[in-house]
Amino acid sequence: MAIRQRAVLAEDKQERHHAILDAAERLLHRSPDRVANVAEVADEAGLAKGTVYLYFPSKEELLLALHERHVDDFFDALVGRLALRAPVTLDDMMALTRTHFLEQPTFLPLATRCFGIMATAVPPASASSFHQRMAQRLQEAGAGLERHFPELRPGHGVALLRRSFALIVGLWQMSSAHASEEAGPCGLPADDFPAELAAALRALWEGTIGRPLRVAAAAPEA
Amino acid sequence: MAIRQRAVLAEDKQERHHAILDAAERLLHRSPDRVANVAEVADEAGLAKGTVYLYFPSKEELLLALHERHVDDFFDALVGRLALRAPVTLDDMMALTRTHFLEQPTFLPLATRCFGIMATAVPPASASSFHQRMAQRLQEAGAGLERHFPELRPGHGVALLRRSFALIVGLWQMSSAHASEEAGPCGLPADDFPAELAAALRALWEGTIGRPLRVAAAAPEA
Amino acid sequence: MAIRQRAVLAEDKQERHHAILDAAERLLHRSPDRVANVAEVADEAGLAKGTVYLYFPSKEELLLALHERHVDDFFDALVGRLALRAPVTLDDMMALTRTHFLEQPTFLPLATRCFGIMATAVPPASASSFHQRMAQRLQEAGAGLERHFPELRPGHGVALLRRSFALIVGLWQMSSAHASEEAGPCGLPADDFPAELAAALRALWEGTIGRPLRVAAAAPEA
Amino acid sequence: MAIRQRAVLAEDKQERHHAILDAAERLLHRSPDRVANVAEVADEAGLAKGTVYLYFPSKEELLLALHERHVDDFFDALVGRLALRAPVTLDDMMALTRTHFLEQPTFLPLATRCFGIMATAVPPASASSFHQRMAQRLQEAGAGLERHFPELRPGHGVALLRRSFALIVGLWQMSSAHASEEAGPCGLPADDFPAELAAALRALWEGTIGRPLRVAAAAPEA
DNA sequence: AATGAATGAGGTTTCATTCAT
DNA sequence: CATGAATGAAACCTCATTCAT
Repeated sequence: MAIRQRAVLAEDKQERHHAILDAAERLLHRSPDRVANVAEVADEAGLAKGTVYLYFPSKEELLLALHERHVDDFFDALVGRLALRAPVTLDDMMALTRTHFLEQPTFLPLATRCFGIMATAVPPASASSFHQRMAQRLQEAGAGLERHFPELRPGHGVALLRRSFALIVGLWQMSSAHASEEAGPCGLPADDFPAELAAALRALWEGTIGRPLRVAAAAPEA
Repeated sequence: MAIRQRAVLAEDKQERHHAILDAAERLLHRSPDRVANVAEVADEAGLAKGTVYLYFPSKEELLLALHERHVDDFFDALVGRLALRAPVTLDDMMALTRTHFLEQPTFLPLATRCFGIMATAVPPASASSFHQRMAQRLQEAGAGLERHFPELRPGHGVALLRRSFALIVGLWQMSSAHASEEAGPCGLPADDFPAELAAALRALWEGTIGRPLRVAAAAPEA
Repeated sequence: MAIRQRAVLAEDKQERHHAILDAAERLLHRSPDRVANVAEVADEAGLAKGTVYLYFPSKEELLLALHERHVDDFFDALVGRLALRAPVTLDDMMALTRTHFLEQPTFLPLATRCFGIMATAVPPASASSFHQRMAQRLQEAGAGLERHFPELRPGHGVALLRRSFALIVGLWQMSSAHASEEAGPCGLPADDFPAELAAALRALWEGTIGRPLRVAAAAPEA
Repeated sequence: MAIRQRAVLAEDKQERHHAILDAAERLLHRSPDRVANVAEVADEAGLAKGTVYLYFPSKEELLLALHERHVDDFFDALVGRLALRAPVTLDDMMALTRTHFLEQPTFLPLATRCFGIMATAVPPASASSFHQRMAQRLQEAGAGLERHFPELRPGHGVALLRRSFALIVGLWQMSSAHASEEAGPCGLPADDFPAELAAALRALWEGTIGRPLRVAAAAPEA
């Protein structure tokens, strides 16, 4: 009911691919704790339901692709930052975390959803190739991290990133589980999730690297 | 197709309550990445579908009750251990983790599922009371932890437990996401999840407590 | 959970019969467009669900019994009035109508419901005996009516009552169908149902009796 | 198990719309005191259950649409007759009544059912728009009636139609309530419902219009 | 390539009634 | 007589996916 233009060139196809993901993103953004159905995604993209299936083999793979785009964005930024000469601080990491996880209200809900998907709803081949790509990016970033933190022995950069991600996801889930309540008195201050996350990450990083890491405000050091 | 034995006394009812949860547990155990429907649970419990609704107001609340039982078991063990005079080591914690999280293959799948439930499918009142109970147990355990680790300032015991749980859940999700694959090449050695988990928890704890913690094997101490 | 006293004497049983009907009446009164389920009725009566079935063979027969009580009350009043020497006016009839149909918010909803029941949900024997009793009362009242209105030929008293009842029920259903709307613009002034009913009944009666009937206020006439 | 023919054009869709209503009509015809479930309707229409929901938002709205079709047919005939120059007699009205209410054994059961629906099971918006359409048709017919019966003051045409409909519905319900019995001894001769209806309507009309109306058989008269 | 009509499996919940206690 | 636990048939609606056009 909208585009009604055929994507003949490979380029056009890529573009339509993106358009569908964009639509899904917008819907997720609009209501993060609901998963839109295919009809809504198609509608939002200005396409027909069937068309979505020309570009994605299933709804789950669509979600996975969107998730991958999120992760890619994050890795792009992370690797970009690690490539700079300026020493990386924990605060740099926190800033990246904030930008890509907290301020993107779609990242964590989708990631959570995707964790549940992979095991069952996605054909092993797809899951595997997704993981391979992720592993590659993780390696790259992990290596970069090791360059900035000499205390990290080989392989520990990757591990640290992995654990950080796990911690972020886990804490988010615990806090989001009762975001609807006013007070969230169950020990997890839902309203102060960012602060809690920062503290938790700091502990993890200091415990991994083995020494205190400079605090943001105290940056000037001396 | 039934037990045909009536739960008349309150005691019997408790028992049947348990029996239904047991049935759900068995089904979850049998296929951890699938959520059984109420008919299956009833069948497994040797009851009629309607009977399940006599004991639980909805499917989601049933799942939540099962999750709470898991968590309660864990807290019982944790608090029990913390009540002993013998100093708690990280290895004690790891042992508990192993017993309750890793060797109970239903804990983490269900926990993951429950995080997604609370926000939408459970009436706020139920969610709230659940959280309150959890918070209480968490407080108790957190306080116990602080007695064993004097470095932990007030409130940090709770925080450490929370972060540990988040880390466990997060790592599990990342590793389970490709448990079906043979190799799990995405950077998270699925097959060696326990070791990875131990290392991650150690880092988190050392970073939080601020000093190295004795290793299991190195027990001789001096 | 309440009465817990056995009805041994026939008298007691009658009483309990009444108690159940009273409970149903109260519930219907409380929410006239809902039909309570048996559990609610039992609860309201302070009895157990099973006990209700000792007194009524089915839910539908319970409703029918309640309806019959309503109708009986009406006939009692009607026959009582017709037995007086003072000439019956249309206004007398309207007063009875008001008292028993309009001011008893349970009469018409239940009557409507019962019309739908008889054909299917009630065993023919029950339906038949109910109808016989109703017919008898109707005859009695019809005869009384004929005494007051000599224009009514034999049998026309009954017919007039029947038609009146039909008109009342029909109009009520049409007006109640959109009682929820503010304005009810569909030609049936929902808010002025009593006035509409009075006018309709007057027309029916005058058409049946064949002459204008005195109006309330203008009663003295001369 | 399907028609497997797609309704692509708007015209086709209208047709399928009709086909579903037809199927519901047939089922209602077959057993007028039962309300078919959606699966049956779909089956009867040669469609899948889901397809029905493509054309009607809910079961209740489907029933309402069917009812509206009945009413529309009646109004079409009525307005058509009123538009003719030839004076309308009560017998004309009775003929219409017979054709549309009595000989259509689905009209009255469905109407009865719909009265109960509107208040609760249909979204207010739908109910409201339905009523508006009905009101419009009623106005039109009422005005036509007033042209034929000069005794009817403005607004009384609508009122007469409304009361007639109420009387028809009410009498039908009272007589149908024991249609299953052989004799129907409760004062309402079920077997002679048409005659009773005719007499009742005559009374209502004469009482409303204020003068005797010619009788069918006596037509020659002069 | 694009469409969107059609499918139909799948799941939750209600509640009248029975019957063991 | 009284209880209320257990039953299980109904019924609704959603939505991922297919495929005729």
